[in-house]
Amino acid sequence: MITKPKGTKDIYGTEAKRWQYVSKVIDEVMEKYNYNFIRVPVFESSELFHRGVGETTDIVTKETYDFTDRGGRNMTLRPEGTAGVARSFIENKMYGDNNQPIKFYYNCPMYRYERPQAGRYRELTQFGYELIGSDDPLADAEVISLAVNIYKILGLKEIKVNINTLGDAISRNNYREALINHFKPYIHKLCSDCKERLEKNPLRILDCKVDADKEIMKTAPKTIDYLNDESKERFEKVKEYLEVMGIEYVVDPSVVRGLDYYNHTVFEVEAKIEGFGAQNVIGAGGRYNGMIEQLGGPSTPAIGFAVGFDRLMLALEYEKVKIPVNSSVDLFLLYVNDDEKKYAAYLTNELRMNGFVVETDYLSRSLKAGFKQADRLNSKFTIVLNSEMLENNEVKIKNNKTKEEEIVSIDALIYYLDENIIEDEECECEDDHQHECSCSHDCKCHKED
RNA sequence: GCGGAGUUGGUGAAGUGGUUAACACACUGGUUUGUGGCACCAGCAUUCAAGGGUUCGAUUCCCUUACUCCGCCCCA
Repeated sequence: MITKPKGTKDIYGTEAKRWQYVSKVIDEVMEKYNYNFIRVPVFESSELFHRGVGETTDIVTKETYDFTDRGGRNMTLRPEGTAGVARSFIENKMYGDNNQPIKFYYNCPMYRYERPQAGRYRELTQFGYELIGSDDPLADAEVISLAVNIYKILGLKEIKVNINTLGDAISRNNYREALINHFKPYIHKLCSDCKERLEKNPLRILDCKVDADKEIMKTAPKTIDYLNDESKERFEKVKEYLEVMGIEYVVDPSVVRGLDYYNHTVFEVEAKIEGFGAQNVIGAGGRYNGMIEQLGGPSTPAIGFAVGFDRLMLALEYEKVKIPVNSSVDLFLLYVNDDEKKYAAYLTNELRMNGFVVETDYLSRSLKAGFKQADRLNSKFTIVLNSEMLENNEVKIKNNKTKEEEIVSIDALIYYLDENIIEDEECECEDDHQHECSCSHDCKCHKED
């Protein structure tokens, strides 16, 4: 048997419906915030990610899917979204557009060669957005608030937003130096991971779980002390705007983000759900003012955010957030003999072209099995075609909810369906339901009212 | 890249070094029911992730590989 590659996932059935729903909500919210959809290539020149994401990040050094194409070009499947968008911004000379800043969003698969675990795949989907061309703290606040609002709109409650600032490039560098100087004399006391981090990514030492309680950690220099006045002031402004918008956040100096390109504001969103896996950061972002210049474009400030879509879905599931998944057909057509089957083919096509969701039996099943199938599909109406009645231009149509049957003229069938199809009232209520349901169904939650 | 636990049919699963791999659900057909939803009858894994080894004999023991899950690193 051929199996799916390690770390990939088939999404179908109810799960696919949930994905489509969440994607749709995202599209709607992004439209309100005036972000435009952008689609960039799945593979790009390897150089883009090396220069854009950073030579020192693990994502680029050992987690990319690299290949040489038949023309001998070095290609990489994108491990994240920002670099591609930045490249597109430069290549299409969007800095010349008279409509600044440029706001984009994407919702696409990314590829990272990692060991899979809960909420982590080799093919992962990220939804993200970028605001390019503004260095105003208001832009930072918008990007953060948008993140919070999307989770809120989707119904996710147990999240925590951590924000921090790395300051400008100079502040960041000074801080990095200070950290190295602080930890270097004590290197022998650090765990083996931290020893490596000291060289590669000293900011990450602060995040270490093993060394967290050690004295050197507590005395480590703080970002805030290495910020120049401008950077400090900037961060204060961001916080002010967030407060005005009523966005809750926590300032957490250990939020440093691994990607090389970040500066100033960085933030992440954590799922705080009981029992959620180790991969609990469901979204992260920050400002990357230097990246576009580094990729050969004009110096352009930018900020963005990315959501791990798979993890987001996992969080929604853990929090038992209700997602409407309506999957019912309007009409199921059954038949017994070949003439009726032929007529079913005709009628199915005709009604579909008139906008109805129509199904019929493709397996020449018994009537009994046909009814069962109609039931399974949650069909609102069922018709058993009958040759004799067809000669009189009539069908008997059964309303599967009321169990009542009526004889209807075929010419009037469309009108009949239009009049009698009541839009989906399927109740999603479960036992733990708290009377928040707006459905008109007479289900448990209303009976108690 | 490192560590741990798994992998039996469409699904949930029981099980054993020895000729027909339990049970349930689902599914298919039939009887009956005014055309399904109930009941009853029948069918439904030559096969236990793949390959190799030990053995007279392995789904059961050993090894390898693949995949899944849970952690670490890293990260969304």
